[in-house]
Amino acid sequence: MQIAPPDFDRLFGALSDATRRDIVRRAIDGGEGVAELAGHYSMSFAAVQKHVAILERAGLITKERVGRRKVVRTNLEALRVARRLLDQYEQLWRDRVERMTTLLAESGKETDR
Amino acid sequence: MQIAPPDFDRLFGALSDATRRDIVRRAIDGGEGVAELAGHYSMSFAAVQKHVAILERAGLITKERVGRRKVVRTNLEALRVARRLLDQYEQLWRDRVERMTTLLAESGKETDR
DNA sequence: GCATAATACAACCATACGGTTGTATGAGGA
DNA sequence: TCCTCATACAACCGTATGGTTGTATTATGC
Repeated sequence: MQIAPPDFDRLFGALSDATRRDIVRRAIDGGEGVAELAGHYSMSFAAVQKHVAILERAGLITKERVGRRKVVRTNLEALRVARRLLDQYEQLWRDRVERMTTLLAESGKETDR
Repeated sequence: MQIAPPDFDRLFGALSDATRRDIVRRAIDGGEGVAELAGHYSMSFAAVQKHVAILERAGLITKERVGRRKVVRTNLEALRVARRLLDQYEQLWRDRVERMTTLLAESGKETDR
């Protein structure tokens, strides 16, 4: 079986809402069910449920049945996947700076002739 | 004057589209104007222009007039702002692991009594 | 100075998103 | 058992988003 490639649209899309980022932060410690999470926000339970579903589809959280609740827990690996993409961009930036530095050094040699 | 706090909604929202992420990647090297960028995609010039505008509002790119074109360049700092937030989440995760480890050690001591 | 290349903006359309209320499902506890 | 707490799902509404075409602005190159 193939592992699914990361869906960056869903990943960053899920992170583009303040409520969802707050849920991600809270769910790092885990232990709270959907209803408990909903208690922190001034919106309906169903709205929070939708946010949780979006985070789940993006792979950013998982739900685990505990008693009659479903405990929400952040998935560290998804956060890392997002971070790695940003790291790649920064690496491209460094590569570019290096190439420019090399070019400058080369042209320096030329002027030495 | 205060510097504006990062708008993570706009930041991650801008990154949630594949075309925009590709523009960010291409604009790291810079040198291309909006029209040149548009040439890479199978959508209208105006659509690409809108994507560029969204990236600009999010602070992810800047435009600089060069000749009769406006050259698009990625803003490294905005990428770092996004990455730092993800880093913070990972740090919270490590803090939690550490707290749990400490707790386990404490309870270990208790069982020693 | 003028034609035009490059960008910007406006209006419009279809669909997605964030929110609501209401109803259905489903597992636990008394 | 069966009541009920916790979650899930459906339908709906207003607005934002991603795309289109068309028109306006603007600075530069000739």
